[in-house]
Amino acid sequence: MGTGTPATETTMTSTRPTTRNTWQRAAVRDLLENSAEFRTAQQIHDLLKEHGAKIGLATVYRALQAMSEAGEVDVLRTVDGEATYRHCSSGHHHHLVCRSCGYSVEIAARPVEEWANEVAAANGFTDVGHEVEMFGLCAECSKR
Amino acid sequence: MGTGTPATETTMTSTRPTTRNTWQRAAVRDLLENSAEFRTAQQIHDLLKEHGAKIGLATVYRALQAMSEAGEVDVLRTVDGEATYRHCSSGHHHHLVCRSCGYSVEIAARPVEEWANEVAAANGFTDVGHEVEMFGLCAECSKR
DNA sequence: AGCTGCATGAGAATCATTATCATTATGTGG
DNA sequence: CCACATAATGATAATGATTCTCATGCAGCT
Repeated sequence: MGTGTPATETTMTSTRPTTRNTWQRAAVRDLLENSAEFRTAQQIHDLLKEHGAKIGLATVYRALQAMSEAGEVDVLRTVDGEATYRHCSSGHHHHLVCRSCGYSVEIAARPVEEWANEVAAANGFTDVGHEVEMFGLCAECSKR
Repeated sequence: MGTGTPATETTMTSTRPTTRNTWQRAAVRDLLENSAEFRTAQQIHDLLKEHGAKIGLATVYRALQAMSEAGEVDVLRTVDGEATYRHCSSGHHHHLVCRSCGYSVEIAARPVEEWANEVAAANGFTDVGHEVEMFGLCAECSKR
């Protein structure tokens, strides 16, 4: 089909996001924005279906992938390598995650940023980035 | 020899390693001790076979699993979730890894440890641990 | 040397994630 | 408001890493 590419190829902004707003992506985004916990793609899929949404698993993966690339969500790996996602504020930050209930808090780490740069420089490394995640028991879970 | 433990009395709740010294595990250990880079289980398997060792992939996985549990190796996840292993000094530490050549350096992070504890306490978390990994370009790779 | 049971190896089985591809529907221009 | 180009969706197959199965082998101990 669509044989000849229409010469109507005007000077349209090529850098257009080319990303469409579907209710599926909105659903994933909404769900994440209402949770302070990291969830796996499959958990998100299940939750959405419980909510009555008829959405495909592959779509959830694609939405999450897009959102993470856009910096809208944070991705963390569980000990066994599963990816978990959480809505996040824009900008650089880290997390303090409860390993019991999954509750998490975003934390700024100004001191760490500086320390990281120093260490990197001291070792001759350049273009350095870092990952810092903390795991423990939140106040609630600590009581039990 | 006999630690005076009754031969027949298998009641000893001993936390004996019950781990046998096979040449396969030694091979994996040797290979890791001679590399300052993180490698995936399959890479290790390939390298061993190149060296003429006739070892099974499952065995490599088991050896790495045992070694990581014993704290003899560090485990890191690549961006796409693959586990990579590297020989490490005992004790708590972190890494500065070159994302180009894979070269890595162990780094102590006393300042970070303290900071981590403070943040954890400030948020009511207990039993806190943390992960800190830094990625960048080593001096060599920076030149290019 | 003889035993016992953990370790090994080859391949099947899992499981999360990605790719395929026909179909649907979004954003746009007419 | 309608038509169109095409990104997005969804059901499913495919991929790939890691784990499990189980018959056989070897390490450690007597």
